[in-house]
Amino acid sequence: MTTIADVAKRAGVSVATVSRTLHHSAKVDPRTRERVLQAASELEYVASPTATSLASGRTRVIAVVAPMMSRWFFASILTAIEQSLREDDYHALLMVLEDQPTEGHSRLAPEMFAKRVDGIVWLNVPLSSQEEDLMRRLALPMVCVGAPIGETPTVMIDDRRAARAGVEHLLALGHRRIAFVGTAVESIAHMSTPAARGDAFREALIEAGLPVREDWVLDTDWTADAAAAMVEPILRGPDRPTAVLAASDEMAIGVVGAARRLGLRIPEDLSLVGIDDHTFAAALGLTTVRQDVPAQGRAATSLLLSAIEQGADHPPATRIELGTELIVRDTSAPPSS
Amino acid sequence: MTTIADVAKRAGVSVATVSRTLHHSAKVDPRTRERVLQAASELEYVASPTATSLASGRTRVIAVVAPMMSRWFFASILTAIEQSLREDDYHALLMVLEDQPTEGHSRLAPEMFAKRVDGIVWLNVPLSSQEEDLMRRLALPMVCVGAPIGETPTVMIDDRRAARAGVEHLLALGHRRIAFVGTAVESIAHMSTPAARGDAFREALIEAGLPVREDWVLDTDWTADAAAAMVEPILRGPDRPTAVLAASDEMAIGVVGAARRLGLRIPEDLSLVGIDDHTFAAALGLTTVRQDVPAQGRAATSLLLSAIEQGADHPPATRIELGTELIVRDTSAPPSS
DNA sequence: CTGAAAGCGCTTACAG
DNA sequence: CTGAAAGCGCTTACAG
Repeated sequence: MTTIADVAKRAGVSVATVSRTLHHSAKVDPRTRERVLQAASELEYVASPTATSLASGRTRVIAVVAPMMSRWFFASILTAIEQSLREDDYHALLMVLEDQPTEGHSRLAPEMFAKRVDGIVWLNVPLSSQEEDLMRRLALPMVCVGAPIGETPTVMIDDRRAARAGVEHLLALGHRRIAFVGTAVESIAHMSTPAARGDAFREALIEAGLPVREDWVLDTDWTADAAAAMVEPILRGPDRPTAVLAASDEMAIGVVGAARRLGLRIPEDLSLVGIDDHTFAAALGLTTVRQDVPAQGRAATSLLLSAIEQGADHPPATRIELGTELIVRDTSAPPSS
Repeated sequence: MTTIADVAKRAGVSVATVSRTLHHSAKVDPRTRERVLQAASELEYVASPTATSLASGRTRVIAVVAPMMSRWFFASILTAIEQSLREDDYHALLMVLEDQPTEGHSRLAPEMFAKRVDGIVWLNVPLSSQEEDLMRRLALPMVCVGAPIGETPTVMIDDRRAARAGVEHLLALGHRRIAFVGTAVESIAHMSTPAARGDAFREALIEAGLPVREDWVLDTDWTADAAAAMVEPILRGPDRPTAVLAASDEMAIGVVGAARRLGLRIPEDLSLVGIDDHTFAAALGLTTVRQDVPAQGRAATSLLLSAIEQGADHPPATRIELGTELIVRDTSAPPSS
């Protein structure tokens, strides 16, 4: 393994000079510089990140904490975050926390983060109160995506507006019997997104002078399977909604499946609107409320990196909200009279 | 930041003793041990991974290289890999290489891996020849998943058998006019999976005494959108296939979309079989050939970690092939006469 | 502009 | 069983 000393020897300079020319470009004689660069490239020298970290106190590694990867949102944003980190010469250390948070024991340990990463991107993973304590004691720069934790700076969409855009589209088409799939089941009740979207749904109905049938506001764990299972019963029989707003496109796909099994045609018998603009949305012709996930990823990393590089004194923006956009495709239409 | 010296002082021992009791448990007097543990816990001591790495020469970090996260297979396997690494006290450094490989310039740089990770899990990312060179010179323990690179140990399914299972199911149902979606478009031509599945498709038809219509073997980039776009033309008009085998469930979902637009009912007018058992497959009632992705992830990490821990002398298994299983749901049925 | 040296926080022979 | 010391490969004041 070639080290900085090898380069120094070959270039006939001290290791300090090698270090300087390879970094700060601080005042190095052009000819010395040339020799060092030459030697480094001949030896195919790569500095040890580990030694650099120990000496500098910076790891240039960011932890990205996600609750799962199997959901489109998380996979997409992880991609965006990893790429924008790498552009800035940082690396992404991934941690997937699939278990649910429970009071009384922590899925988190200080060793996962302490002295290992310079900062954390937190992707909508709900925390128990003791886990929140632990994270606070770590005192690492952190940014949340999707939902805030305490006072932590957060990048997110306006969940209420997104949901309202969906309902209002259905109302405008003339629907009066609308169901909502996607308030939270017990296990994910800590997450704010389901509640925000559900509340907005109810509000929009009330403002339109319509009753809110709570039996048409369906709790799920936000998977396609669960959405299908929950929605099927209320889609049976004549007293059924003419439209469904799903809080995510993945759940909307579950509704597509349920409708198919029941022989309901979309949009003739049932209108359907999702939220996300999932990769499959276009192929399936799904009307949806689009969110720009890569933009959220980029915003999160730039927020975090500037907090890291400027030190904790510059208080970073506390909240960045990105817009959403209704995309009308084939799954929404006026109710058949 | 509390260091090993702080712990040593508080416990009244040397740092060497602290190090020993915290690791090898090698011969430490029980009472000394107790004092050290006590001191460490009182101080909430966490060893610096960076210093440990520098001193030990091991980082306990594994690079996971993926071509994209937006595909179900990659998101699923990444989850499995990250979790099994963490169980063994390793960490996953993620790198997403979305660009296509091109001769003449490398997306890879030695700094991404050298002295930074102890090994690499390579997820079906095609390499240009110079990139392959670079990886070889790095001489890091490596394992491939999904498709092999040169002689690198690989965990994968038998792609030919998986595809055959799909075709043979359709043949058994009585189909004679079967199309295949999922040979490779130019940009992913380096990947072996599309070719293997396509070849197996052709073989199965030939063995059944059927002609292979090459205009029904469709190149795509393996997205739902592309599959939909490619399949639509051949689904139009009376001279159309009665069944489609898609090389992935994601492409099968694209076919569902295309069929919907054309007013074709599944399975009455068109049978459809995918490969994967994607999260959405059950909700959509998709008949598919299931692969166990978490098992592949676990196999890959255990292969890699044992190569790392036993040193390069023990040549690891060169290939692990996991089985697949046909799952019949609602999208496949005998052709309507 | 450059070098000698201390220091980052560990691990690991080497003595005892 | 335990300690003193060297060493891992860098960075960064401090002199010059």
